[in-house]
Amino acid sequence: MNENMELVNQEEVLRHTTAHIMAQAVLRLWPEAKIAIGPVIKNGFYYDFDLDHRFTPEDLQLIEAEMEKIVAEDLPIIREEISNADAVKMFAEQNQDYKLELLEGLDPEVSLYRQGEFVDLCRGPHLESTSKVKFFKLQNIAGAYWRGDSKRPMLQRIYGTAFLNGKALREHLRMLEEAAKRDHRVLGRQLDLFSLQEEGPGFPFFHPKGMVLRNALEEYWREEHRKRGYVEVKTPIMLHEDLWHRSGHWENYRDNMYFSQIDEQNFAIKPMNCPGSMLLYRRKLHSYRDLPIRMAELGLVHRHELSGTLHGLMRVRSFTQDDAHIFMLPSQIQEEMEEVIDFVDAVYKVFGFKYHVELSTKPENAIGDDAIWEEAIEALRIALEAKELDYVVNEGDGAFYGPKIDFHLEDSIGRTWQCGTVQLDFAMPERFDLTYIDEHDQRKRPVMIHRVIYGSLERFIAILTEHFAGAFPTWLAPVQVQVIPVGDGYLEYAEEVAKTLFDGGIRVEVDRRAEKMGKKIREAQLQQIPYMLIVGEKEQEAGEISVRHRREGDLGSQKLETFLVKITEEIAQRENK
RNA sequence: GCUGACGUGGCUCAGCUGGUAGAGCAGUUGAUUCGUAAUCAACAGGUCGAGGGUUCGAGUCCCUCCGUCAGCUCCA
Repeated sequence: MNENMELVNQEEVLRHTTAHIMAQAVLRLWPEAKIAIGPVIKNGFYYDFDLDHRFTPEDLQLIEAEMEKIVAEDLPIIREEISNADAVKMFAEQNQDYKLELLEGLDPEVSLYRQGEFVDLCRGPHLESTSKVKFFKLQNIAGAYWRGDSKRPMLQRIYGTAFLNGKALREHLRMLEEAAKRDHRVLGRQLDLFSLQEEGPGFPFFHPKGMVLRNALEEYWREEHRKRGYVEVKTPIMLHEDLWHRSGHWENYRDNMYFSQIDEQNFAIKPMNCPGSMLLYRRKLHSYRDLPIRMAELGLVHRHELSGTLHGLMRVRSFTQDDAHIFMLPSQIQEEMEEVIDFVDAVYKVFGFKYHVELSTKPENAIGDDAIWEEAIEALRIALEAKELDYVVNEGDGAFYGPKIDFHLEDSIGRTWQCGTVQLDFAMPERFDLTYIDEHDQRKRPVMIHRVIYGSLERFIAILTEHFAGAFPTWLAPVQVQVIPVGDGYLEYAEEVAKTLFDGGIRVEVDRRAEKMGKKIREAQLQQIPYMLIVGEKEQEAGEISVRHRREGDLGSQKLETFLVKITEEIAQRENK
């Protein structure tokens, strides 16, 4: 075990002990509280309570103060091993019903940890005394279902964190502030990219600047797909309900779908693009020579998500998937899978994302028989191993029609997001009776891959916004160059400069306001515009421009043509700076 | 959907125990013509999320609904 791992473990033990101290403090303040579970999570811990009193933010301070007292009391933390039956007796006396329920699932021998008057059922380990806990903070209160089951009672959960030293705690809190500053909902408003209106909860509006960004992403996407042998299609947003019965969506996905009636016929708004693509494939007979067919679609889908889960552009009710369906011969599975994996890798690199991979297997509501699922999962394994990718397995987490590989990318402040997914599907071709004619003139069943790389344009834009903290690379920036005349006298020259750049394909604007240069620079900086071109008397006479970069600052003056060549190259290469 | 909190001009926020809305920024107009992150002044802008109710009187109290936020569950 290396030093770093030990540190992580020490931190986990510390946090677990802090969770106990918090539960002890809550019980001192509200003796009637029932305690549920209090595990360590990433960056902290929580403890769940069942209590009629509703915790308020002020209560957190009360609890923290009580925790400080417990720390000052320097209570030794003692491990005890007793029989499950004795534990049941003890917790029954304390009316700790949740502990009793937990005991039902545990061994005949269980361990307890005791500190002063407080005792908790716990595997441990813990620190040796409450005084060892020095740097902690309670963070927020939220509801959480007992055992994560929405049919069980909702408890009150208090989240907190603890660190081995004060510096690490402060650093962590600073990191949270940094994440809040990058929040795409805040930046989306400040940079005028998109908005959500009361009239359309979960249905985002894209503003002109947001559309520039979105179109740049689509343009890049089309370019890459063309290179890799994809064709592009567009299938309707609304299709007859019968189609969704056939695809299995009605059975498995109905709760998330929107329905409508036209001419007394039932229609559904698509929650996924695949059935539309299936119809396109079926339009004509296919020879084995035609395969693989790589059919891509920027498909607008609508899903009825629970209102409480909506979150800016990250979680919406209508979004565009950068979808593709690859119809292929069974013998082409591995090669196609590997190509898709390479494709995802290439795209994420352009944005500077690291990522990791997860493999999800057969879920409860799966269609298709076990043998087919085994075969599909095995095919994904082989492809991952051929690419020498490490992966985690999520049992039972696949789509209802097939297993999947998910790509979780890591942003600039270490958070991970699931974006790309690749799903192998034997079921849908069966349901739609897809065929191709093989070399012996026999009808055969093709196999299909569903995949997305961005995931959805909306979520990807949200992630990019937070990843770059609004400072998009020049190729994505809504405004690439802001021309700033020092005074009105140089407006004409500024316009000339802008025209040259505009004609060169650059997204350029002139700040024509009668404001001081300092203010114009400040505002261009706040808008995260990559380049500011300052023009005044000197520049006009020399036929030059002064270049200021949003991060590098004043770069001095140069010929406009020189600048145009450089920025054009930066954009063409999609440089990430 | 569930638990809790919140909802005041475009944005950020004041408005004590109910007496009939206020600031800064943004905007508009005018003055200023200025060298690398905020010039000055004036003006304009709000049926206080929506609908009911209590009251002589509601932004302030009560109810219902909508939306937002922190989570839970779910997910591109």
